[in-house]
Amino acid sequence: MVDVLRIALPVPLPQLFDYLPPEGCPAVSPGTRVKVPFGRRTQVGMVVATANTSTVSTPQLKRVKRVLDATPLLDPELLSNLLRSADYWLGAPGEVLFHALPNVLRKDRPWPQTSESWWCLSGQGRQPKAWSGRRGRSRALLELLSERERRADELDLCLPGWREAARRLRKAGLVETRMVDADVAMPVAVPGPELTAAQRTAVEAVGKHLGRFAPFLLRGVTGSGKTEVYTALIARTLAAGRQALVLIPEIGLAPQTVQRLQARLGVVVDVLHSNLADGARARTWLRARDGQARVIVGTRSAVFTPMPQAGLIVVDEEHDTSYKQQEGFRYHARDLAVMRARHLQVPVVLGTATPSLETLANVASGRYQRVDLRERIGAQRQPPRAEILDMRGQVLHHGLSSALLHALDACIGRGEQALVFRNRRGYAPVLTCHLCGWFAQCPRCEKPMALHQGRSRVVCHHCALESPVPRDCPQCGHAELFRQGHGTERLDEALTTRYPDIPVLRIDRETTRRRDAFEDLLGPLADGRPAILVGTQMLAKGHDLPHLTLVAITSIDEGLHSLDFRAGERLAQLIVQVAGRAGRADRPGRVLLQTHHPGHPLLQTLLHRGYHATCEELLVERRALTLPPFAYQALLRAESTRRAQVDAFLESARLALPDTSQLRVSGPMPAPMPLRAGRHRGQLLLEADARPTLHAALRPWRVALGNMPDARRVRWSIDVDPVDLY
DNA sequence: AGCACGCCGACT
DNA sequence: GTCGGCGTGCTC
Repeated sequence: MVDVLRIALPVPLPQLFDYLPPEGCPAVSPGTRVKVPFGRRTQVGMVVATANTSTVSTPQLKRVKRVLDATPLLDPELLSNLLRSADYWLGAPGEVLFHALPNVLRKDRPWPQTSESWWCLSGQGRQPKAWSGRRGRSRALLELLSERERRADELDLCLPGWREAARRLRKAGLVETRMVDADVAMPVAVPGPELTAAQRTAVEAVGKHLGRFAPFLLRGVTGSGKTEVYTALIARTLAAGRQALVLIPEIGLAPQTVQRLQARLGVVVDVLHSNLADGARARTWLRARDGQARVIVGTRSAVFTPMPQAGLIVVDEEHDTSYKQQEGFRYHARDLAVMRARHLQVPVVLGTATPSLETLANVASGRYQRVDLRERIGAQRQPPRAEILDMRGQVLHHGLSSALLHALDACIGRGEQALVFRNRRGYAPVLTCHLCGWFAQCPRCEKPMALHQGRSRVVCHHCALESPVPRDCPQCGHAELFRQGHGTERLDEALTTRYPDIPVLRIDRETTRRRDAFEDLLGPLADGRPAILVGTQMLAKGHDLPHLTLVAITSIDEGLHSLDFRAGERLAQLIVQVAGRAGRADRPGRVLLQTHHPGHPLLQTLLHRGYHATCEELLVERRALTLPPFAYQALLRAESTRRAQVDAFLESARLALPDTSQLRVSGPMPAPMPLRAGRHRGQLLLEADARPTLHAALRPWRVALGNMPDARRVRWSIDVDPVDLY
């Protein structure tokens, strides 16, 4: 006999709340949403468990008002893994559960329809004379629909602003909608290329584990055809009547991945990412929940997709740090994916050319199996040659050495395409006065503001504060300010001047702000005619740039001397990933690295012995210094407009820690950026040699922190397994 | 988080 | 004289 329901509510509190079951309905299954009185208001809650007794005295117990779902919204696997991850990353259970739900389902609203509306001509609309007088978008819409009926998202793409026209035409009775399950219009599968021997081996290795938990690292250099392996595995999964989930690092890569999978598999591939409209997101989530969606591709938060018939999980580019949520509930989607795969009893494939050290350590310990796709496909696809360009004592032109420029000249001269990588946006990172030393500084971060020439603004890259560019030095009145350093905008300008006859394309946050800008911008590259790409990080992610034969990284020195212990790993990944953009077609690629430290051991190892050897050295180093993955970390961060409040809180937090030698505590100390957007920031780092030790200390600590008076005066959060210390 | 209660400064 | 600032307590 059930006496109480244990319910999670969307509040940042670590506990659950006990309620009496609703009148005349004693059993409500876990995973069901309910409406409950909470304090002076009413809230939607999630039933997490049933219990015979409550620790709360009976008179205080309130009763559930209403049950919102006829069947549980969250199945037992998803529910328990969400609670497990709340425990692991120290999220409040209610916040974690509701974070996993699409927005629409967090509130007391009817479920959205899982079928989609298709627009088509009505009987009347098919009469030619009914079209008379219809012009502009209305006319265009009628024409589109006379070819065939179309889905709303399709119309969004081919006729922006169509909805107003559709409304008018529907009112006039010329068009109508009908609800259709999306599977109706199945694309036809197009057979892919024959798999290579290595690909077949990989598919076999993973494929024979379908139906049980088995984690894999699929190591494949760029161009080795990881996607073909995923596709073959997904095809097997579908054939077995199961669902597949594919996680990708960013939305920009979604269209490409979805297109390929859809064409090859002949099924509708559903997409989930944070830019989706609420309705569409909820619809896809529910379609996955009731098994209609068979293949789901999505970014980080797609790891919360229900998978009643799960068969396979793929995490593409597993090393990518965007899988770690950096605010609120700070989970790691890759780790959560592995957790889910274990309980769903399915294989999970972590694919990348540059595995994280964490994953490599899991391979070394035998927890993960490694499958290699060593070779590049195609007869002449040699790996790119990487060379160091020693910048010491060189005359630089806009930060580019003569050797680099000569290589560019030669590349363009041969009629080929080049990529110049520069990890700084804007025109110049610093705007300074050569006479008195004044420089444009962000008042809220106390860091230099970057000059953005095109926008005539100086911009803080830490908090986005902007101001106009002063004409003269505000301090001494000197009539000329010095633009120090080189950003992508300046390189763009310099290269455009040097190569006036070929397109120079800049790819960074500024130029790709618009949705789909990426594809448009890269358009001129498609025909393979000479062109130069200038850009930031964004270019390191798997976009297909088949005609590049030269990649130049203008400076890698920041990565060689950073205080962050992960900087070496990041730099190696960046170099390999950016280099991977080169030479994918029939010409060998060339990679140039400008540095003032050509003898640096990391570089030497990377260039002569490769990524794997570099990681082995980094792992030896990490082990010697007892750093992750050989130690387990948690970081308490705090920020406030008043520094004293941060210090007071972190000091109390330190005192609230158990006094055990198994826990290493550093701090309180200032954060690497001690001031950001006007807020003072500090942190406290905890380390232990074993995960259970760390978590045993963290759980009661988190509760204690929540009850500390000092905690109310700061914004604080605990980051378990932080990926960067900022 | 959200909401109430409660006690001290500048305004119709 | 009140409106409202944010400190503190509480939510089954």
